[in-house]
Amino acid sequence: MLTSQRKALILDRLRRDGQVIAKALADDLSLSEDTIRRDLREMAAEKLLKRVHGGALPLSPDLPDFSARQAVSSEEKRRLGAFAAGMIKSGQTAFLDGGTTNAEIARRLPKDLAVTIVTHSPTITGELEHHPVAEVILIGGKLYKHSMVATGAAAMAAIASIRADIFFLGVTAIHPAHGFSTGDFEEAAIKRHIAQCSAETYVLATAEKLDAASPCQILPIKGVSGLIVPSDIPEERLAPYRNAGVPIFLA
Amino acid sequence: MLTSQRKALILDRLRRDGQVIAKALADDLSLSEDTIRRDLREMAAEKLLKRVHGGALPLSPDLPDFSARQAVSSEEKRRLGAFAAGMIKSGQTAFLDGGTTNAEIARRLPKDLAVTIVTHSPTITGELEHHPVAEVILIGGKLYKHSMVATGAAAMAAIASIRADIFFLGVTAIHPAHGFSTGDFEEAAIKRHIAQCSAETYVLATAEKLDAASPCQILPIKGVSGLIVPSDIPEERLAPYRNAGVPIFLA
DNA sequence: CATATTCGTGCAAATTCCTGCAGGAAGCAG
DNA sequence: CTGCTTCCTGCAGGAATTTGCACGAATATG
Repeated sequence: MLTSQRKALILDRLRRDGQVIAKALADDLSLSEDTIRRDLREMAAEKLLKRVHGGALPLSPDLPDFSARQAVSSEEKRRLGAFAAGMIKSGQTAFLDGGTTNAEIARRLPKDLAVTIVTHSPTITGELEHHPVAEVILIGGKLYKHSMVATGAAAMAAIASIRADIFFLGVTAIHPAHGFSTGDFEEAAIKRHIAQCSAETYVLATAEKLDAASPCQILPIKGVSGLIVPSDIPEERLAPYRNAGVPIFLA
Repeated sequence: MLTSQRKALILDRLRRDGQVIAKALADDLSLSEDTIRRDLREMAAEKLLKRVHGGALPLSPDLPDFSARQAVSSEEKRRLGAFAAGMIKSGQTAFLDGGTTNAEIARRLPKDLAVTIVTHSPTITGELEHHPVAEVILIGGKLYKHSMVATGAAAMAAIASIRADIFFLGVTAIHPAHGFSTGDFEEAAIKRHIAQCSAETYVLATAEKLDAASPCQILPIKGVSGLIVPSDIPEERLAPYRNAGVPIFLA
């Protein structure tokens, strides 16, 4: 990765998140923290950002409350996203479902990872616009505006021509008995189809989705390869899922 | 391989990938890095690209800064967008090409207009996310990151199944003799294909696009149904286009 | 105050860049 | 055909840049 690209990326992330953390940046870019710190120092000298202990902040904090809220509110999802991104190996093909949690995977995708990302969500493609090496395949179809994903026969056909190594499924509810579910029948069918076309399927779930059910089941609990949850969920809430036979990963 | 071919290829790859790495280029073309570097040096002198340590970048990398892009679009593009949006009748199917000007059409689309919007640009779909009644069809395919549109065989096939009443074509340059052109061969082919699948094709053009030419022609001047330009362009600049036989609309 | 990060600097290794030069191919005049 | 010029290409080697590591200083946290 080129130095100037790296600096542009830092600025980009600064605008988006309202902050950058040196260590996280080094992890994502697979570089030493020293290099990142050097960049931050130089950019601070160019008046492009403000250097602070641990990272950097935008020079003119536009809407400081907004960026602060952004920074704290999605901490849980960010951890899930980073964990999931780490599961994707170089050269693989990953299918990303729509939703804010999966958008976080796209954001946390290491910038030097040469992978193929398939998605039926235009929102996800936006997150990958500035990824230096990832190839992005967009599945087309009739757009469901509510969740901003392509659906319908055209989408089903396009998905059938894809064979993904790993699929990150987005759901609205998870229940030990009722499995993974969502609110729309058509969407559930699409998601099920994607899972069938993928070697492995994983679900990212924040705490509030557990022990809930939505009208349309996508898959039973045992129908996925694993469930990824925040590490601070108490073990007793996870027990029913472990008993149902799904591997659980703590992020 | 001829030097000029090589340089054209470098520009092409720059447009496609948003970056060029000297070493990788030398490997791919089986040439010494010195030769590549010499090319890059010369092209930088010709203001065709920006030289950076390790390779080169496009001269004006797409400004991810939303406010900056918004500022560029400004008054002129808004007028064009509103005029074009007014040409779409209730019940019709309109195909919107990518680009900031066409995004303006999507933004200006009357909220009570029940139409079907087809596009291969995920950016455009984002503009339509909150439209109450418009049905949105997304064309999928391999994503070209620099212009954020779906391309390739899958996109071509999906387009072939669509029959649009009106197509708003985005171009980078317009010339009386060389017609409508853009910088990428693949993109030009896609745009031409969409035009063939549409009953009418219109081009929105701000002043700076007139009397310029890019490498790849999409259509000749007479190949479109009309050209929509800002009303403050002097008549003498429009005369060559009128003579070429294309109807002109002032917005 | 103690501990753990984070920071800055010096330094060495690796990579990339530039300059000058030589060999070879293409074009051209004699 | 020969000799000349011109252009392109690769190579050598020295300069410049970048990167990671080590170690002591500075800063945050409890």
